[in-house]
Amino acid sequence: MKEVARRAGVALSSVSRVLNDHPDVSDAMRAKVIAAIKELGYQPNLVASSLRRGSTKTVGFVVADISNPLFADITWGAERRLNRAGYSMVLTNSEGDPARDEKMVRLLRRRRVDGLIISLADETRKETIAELKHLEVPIVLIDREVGDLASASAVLADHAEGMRRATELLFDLGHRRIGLIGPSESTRPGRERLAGFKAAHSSRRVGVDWDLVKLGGLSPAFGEAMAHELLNLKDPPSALISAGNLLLVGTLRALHRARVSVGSEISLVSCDDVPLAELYNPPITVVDRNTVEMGEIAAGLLLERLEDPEAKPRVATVPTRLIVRASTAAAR
Amino acid sequence: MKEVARRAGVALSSVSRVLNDHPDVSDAMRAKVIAAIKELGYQPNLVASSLRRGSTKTVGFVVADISNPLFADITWGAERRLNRAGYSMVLTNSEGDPARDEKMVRLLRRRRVDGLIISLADETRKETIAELKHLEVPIVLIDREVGDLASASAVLADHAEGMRRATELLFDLGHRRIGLIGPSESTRPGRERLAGFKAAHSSRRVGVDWDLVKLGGLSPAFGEAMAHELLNLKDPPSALISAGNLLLVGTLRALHRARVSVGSEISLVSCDDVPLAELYNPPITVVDRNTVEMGEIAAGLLLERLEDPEAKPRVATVPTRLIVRASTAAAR
DNA sequence: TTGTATGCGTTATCAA
DNA sequence: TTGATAACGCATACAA
Repeated sequence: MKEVARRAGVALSSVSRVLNDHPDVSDAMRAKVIAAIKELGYQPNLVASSLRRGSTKTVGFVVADISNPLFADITWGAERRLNRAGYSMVLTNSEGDPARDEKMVRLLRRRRVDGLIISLADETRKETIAELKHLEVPIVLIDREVGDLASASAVLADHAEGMRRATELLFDLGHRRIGLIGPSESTRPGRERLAGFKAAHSSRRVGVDWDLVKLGGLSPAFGEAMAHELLNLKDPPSALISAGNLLLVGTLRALHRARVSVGSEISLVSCDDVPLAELYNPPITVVDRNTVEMGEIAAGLLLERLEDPEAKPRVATVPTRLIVRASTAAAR
Repeated sequence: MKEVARRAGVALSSVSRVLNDHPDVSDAMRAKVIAAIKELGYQPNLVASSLRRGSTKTVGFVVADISNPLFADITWGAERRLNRAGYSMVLTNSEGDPARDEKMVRLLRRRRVDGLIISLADETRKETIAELKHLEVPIVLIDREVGDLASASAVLADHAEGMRRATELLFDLGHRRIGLIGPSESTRPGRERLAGFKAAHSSRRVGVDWDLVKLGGLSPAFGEAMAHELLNLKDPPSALISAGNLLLVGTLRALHRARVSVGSEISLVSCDDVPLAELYNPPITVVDRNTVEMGEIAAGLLLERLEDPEAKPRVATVPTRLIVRASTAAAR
C-alpha cells in the first residue's frame, strides 16, 4: 500500500479510502490510485485489515465427518451463502471425536473467526460447552441442541415427525416387529429419531421391543454389525429402519450376506435420500430432508447476527418428508 | 497479552517468549506467565501473529464441487493431514465455474494463505493460470495438469491405465460397440479416460466410433441425457462406460427409464467405488482409486514445500484399480 | 477532499 | 535471562 501511495503520489490513507470506497474521494484521486494499483498488481493484505478492523470476515465450520455426503451437502450450502456475503469458511473436521470438538473450537477462537457453525460430535460434553461459552461470537448449531448455550442459534431437522410417519407406515403394512438401527442418543438426531419411533408405537398401542433397538453409531461398520445381530435373533424383525445413510450401506451389506431380499422378505426404511436409496433395487423408502438448504439456513442464521449485532439467536426447523418406495411392503 | 504481562509483573516480550517456548526462559518466569494466562483465560491472537510473522499457517483449498463424494473424500484426507501439521484449511467452492476459480484464488491470495491446493474447473483458462502465477506460495494441483506452471506440484490418478483395462475387459467379453460418457477434455480426468479408452481400441485394432463418445459434463443430468441418447441410437452400444460417480447416477436413471437391465442387456462400467456401485444389483464394475489418500498426498506435497522452502515441486501418481463385478457380462 | 499520525496484538532485535 | 521498542499492513480520528 505504501508503494501504491508513492507511485500515485498520494498519502497512504487515500489509498485506503479508495480501496474501501469511502464517500469523500475525488474522481481524480480514485483514478490515480486505481492506476497505481493496476501497475503494481497490488492486492490488499486481509490479515492486516482483519487485525485493524477487529473482524476477520471468516467463519469457522466444525463438522464431524466431511466425507459423509450429508455433511458435504450441508457444507456446500453454507459455504455458498457465506461466500456470497463476503465471508470465508475455515473448515475443520472433528472426526467424530468429542475431544477434538473442543480443540477445534479453541483453535478457531485463536484465529478470531467472526462466527462459528458447528455440528458437535457430542452435545453433552461439558468441556466443549465451556469452550463454546468462552467464544464471544455468534454460534449456529447444526441439528444439535445444547440447553444452556444462550448464544447459539440452530437449524434443526424434524426427524421425530419423519420417523413417526415412517414407523406408522410400517405398522399400516402389518409389521409388528420393527428393528431400529440409529446414531447414539448423545446427539439430537439419535434422540429425535428414537422419539418418533416410540411415538408411533404408542399411538398404535404397541410396546417397543428394546431388543430390536440398536443405537450407538453412524458408520457402515456399525450398521452392518447391528443388522447382523437383528437378523440372527430367534424372532427377527420383519422390518428394519436404518436411520442414517452410512448405516444403510452397512445394513445392505448384512442383508446381502444373509441373502435376505429387501421388500419381499424384509421391509427397509432409511434416512436421507442418497443415490443408493433412489436407485437400489427395489428403491428404498426414506425420510428425507433438504440438506443443502440446512447449510444455507445455518449460514443465514449466522449472517443475520453478524450483520446486526442486536439480533437474537434463533432456531429454524427444517421439515422431513417421507418418500415411500418399494422397499416397504406388506408383512407376510 | 499486555494484561497477562501486567498480571504476571513481567514484560510483554517475556510473555511472547513463553508462548513460543523460546529456549531462554527461566522456570520461574514460565510459571508466573502460565499462571497469569490461566487466570485470565488468555488466548493468543493468531491474526496479529500472522501479520507479524508473515505466515498465516493457513492453506487455501479450492474445489469444484464439495458435494461430490469424491471431493468430499479428498477434502477429508487433506484437512486431516494439514490439521496435524498445524495448518488450517480455508475452503472455497468454485461450483465448477472457471471464472470463480480465478476469483477464489485471488481471494485466497489476499488472505495470505501459505499454500494452495486446487482442483481447477478448467485447466486451460489463461486468466486463472495468470492468477496462479501471481501467487507466490506453493501450489498443489489435484488431478490437473497445467503445462507452464512451474510452481505447482500435483497428485495425479492413473485414469488412462484404469480405463484401458476396463475397456479391454469389455472387448474380452465380446463387446465391440462401447459407449463412453465422461467429463470434458478441459480437465485431466476427461482427457486421460478418453486416452485409455482409445488405447484399448487401438491395441485391439478396433476403430473408435465417435458417435458413441459423449464428453462434456460431470452431473447426473448430463449422464442421464447422454445415456438416453446412446440408448436411442439405431445401433446402440452393448456396453457403457459412465466415467464418473455422478454420471453413473444419471446413467442408471436413464437405464431404468428405458427398462434396460444392467448386466444381462447392457454391460456397465463406472469410475470410483461409491456405495451405489458396490451395492447395486448387479454390483457395478468400477475403476477405483484411493481418494482419501489423494487428499493426504496433496497435503503432503504441500507440506514438504512449506517446511522446506528449497524443496522443488513434485508430481505424485496414484494407481487405479479395476474392480470387476457382475455389471460386466458377455456380449449377447 | 486530502494528509498525518496512532494503534490493532504480535514477534524479533537490541541493549541491559 | 529479561525488558524496551520497532515494525508487520492497514483503517481511522483528527488536522489541514
